[in-house]
Amino acid sequence: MFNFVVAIINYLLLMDTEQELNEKQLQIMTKALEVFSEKGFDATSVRDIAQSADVNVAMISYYFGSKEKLLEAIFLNRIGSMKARIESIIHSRTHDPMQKVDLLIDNYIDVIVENRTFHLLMMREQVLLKEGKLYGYIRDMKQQNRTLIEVAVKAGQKSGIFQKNIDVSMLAMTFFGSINHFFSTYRYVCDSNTSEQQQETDQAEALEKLKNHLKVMFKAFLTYGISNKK
Amino acid sequence: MFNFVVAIINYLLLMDTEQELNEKQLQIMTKALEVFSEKGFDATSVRDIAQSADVNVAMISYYFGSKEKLLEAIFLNRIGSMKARIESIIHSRTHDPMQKVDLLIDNYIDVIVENRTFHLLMMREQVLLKEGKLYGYIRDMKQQNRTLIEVAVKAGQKSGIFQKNIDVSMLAMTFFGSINHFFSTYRYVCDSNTSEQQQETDQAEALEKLKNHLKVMFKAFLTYGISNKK
DNA sequence: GAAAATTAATTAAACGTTTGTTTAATTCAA
DNA sequence: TTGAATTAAACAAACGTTTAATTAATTTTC
Repeated sequence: MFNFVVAIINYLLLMDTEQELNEKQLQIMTKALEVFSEKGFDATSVRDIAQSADVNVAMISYYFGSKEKLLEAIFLNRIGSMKARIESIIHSRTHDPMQKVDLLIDNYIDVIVENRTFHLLMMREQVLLKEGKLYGYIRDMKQQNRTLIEVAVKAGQKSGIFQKNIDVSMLAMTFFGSINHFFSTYRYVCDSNTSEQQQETDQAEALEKLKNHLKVMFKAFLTYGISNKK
Repeated sequence: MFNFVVAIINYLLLMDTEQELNEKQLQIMTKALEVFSEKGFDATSVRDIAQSADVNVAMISYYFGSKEKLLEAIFLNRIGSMKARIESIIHSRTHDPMQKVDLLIDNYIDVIVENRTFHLLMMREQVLLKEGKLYGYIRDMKQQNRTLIEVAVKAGQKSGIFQKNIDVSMLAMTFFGSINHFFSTYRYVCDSNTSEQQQETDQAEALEKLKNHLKVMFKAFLTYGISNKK
């Protein structure tokens, strides 16, 4: 009887924490993420996933319970690693506030590039979510993102080179809005007739342009009126 | 025989131009747009639409041919009126470039507010589209949006109060990215516990903050380095 | 360490719903 | 009386999930 209770408690504790995932599970999650981000969650059937991951349809219910819970597992897995990466950006010690802005922009964009398919899926699904686990995950991440901007702004204000009157939430809106917009509409601006190789270099170039633009723009805004007062 | 050919030509011409829509068709389109933007296109069934619009399911196929073509009809209808509104912003004669920036920001955001549900739907679906009519519609609109930014920037550069080194496509990325991000994630930041009335005033306040922030930020960026050179 | 027993992984088939669309009959308006 | 509008019912296909049987892997027993 005692063992039974312990088993239940362990199960409940395990539910929302990192689960040990075997190779097959990871294979399904990886391929499912690919298809989800390409076709959208609702337009993707479990048979699409099964075919893409080269497993039997029943394996999805067997391992994850349902298509919905598979999505949750993917989110838990990916959002976890993304949050850890962003956490390290927040705590990176840089004494020069200007340098901190550069570092923040470069590193955040790199994180998105590394998690591109997941980022696309998240961008798409967040618009629909009203409640549930996924809503909570995304809300948490947005809060973390806000902190990312906040620490950089406060550091610059403390050393007197950034102006005092900064609306952090609006600055975050501009920062994440610009980046999300870039990644979700890039294919509308690029030339799809060129070779795959050319497209890659074009995109690397565009990424550099984006990074540089954000740096210049934010520095202009953050220091607006400061140099004139001297 | 001749009449037959004329009929076909008329039909083909009518396909991509403004169609005369009766009341029932408009009713279906309006309600369908509501449900699409709330649940997403793929997650919405034709029976959902029929129930919401208070018509028989068969009416959707009868009037529009298919669920897909209903979406196309909605896009053709809404994107048309939105493009016309944006066109008028582009051609609005304002001699002061600074004033032009203010006008552009205020008016564009107002257009989105007026077409909020459609804007949400478009934001969501654009991520998935690779080809087809809708892809073309959105691509056209994005081109128009770019022009919106371009004319304002060039006007300011001509009168010498904006700096010469401006990347229009990146500025557009920041502008539309910020606004889209605001409208697609606003509910993540607002307090859902307050009354509906309170939420409306909160949102009006947030909209003013957004407008003001964009004005200040863009002016800082556009005039960056100009005042120092004097 | 081989055989037996137990658990886990995998499968094809079937389940009951729901999907978008069509049909054929009926009502309505001109 | 003709053509358009509207309906309930039916359609096949696709959906997510479950079942029951089989294979593979692991653990227990001797």
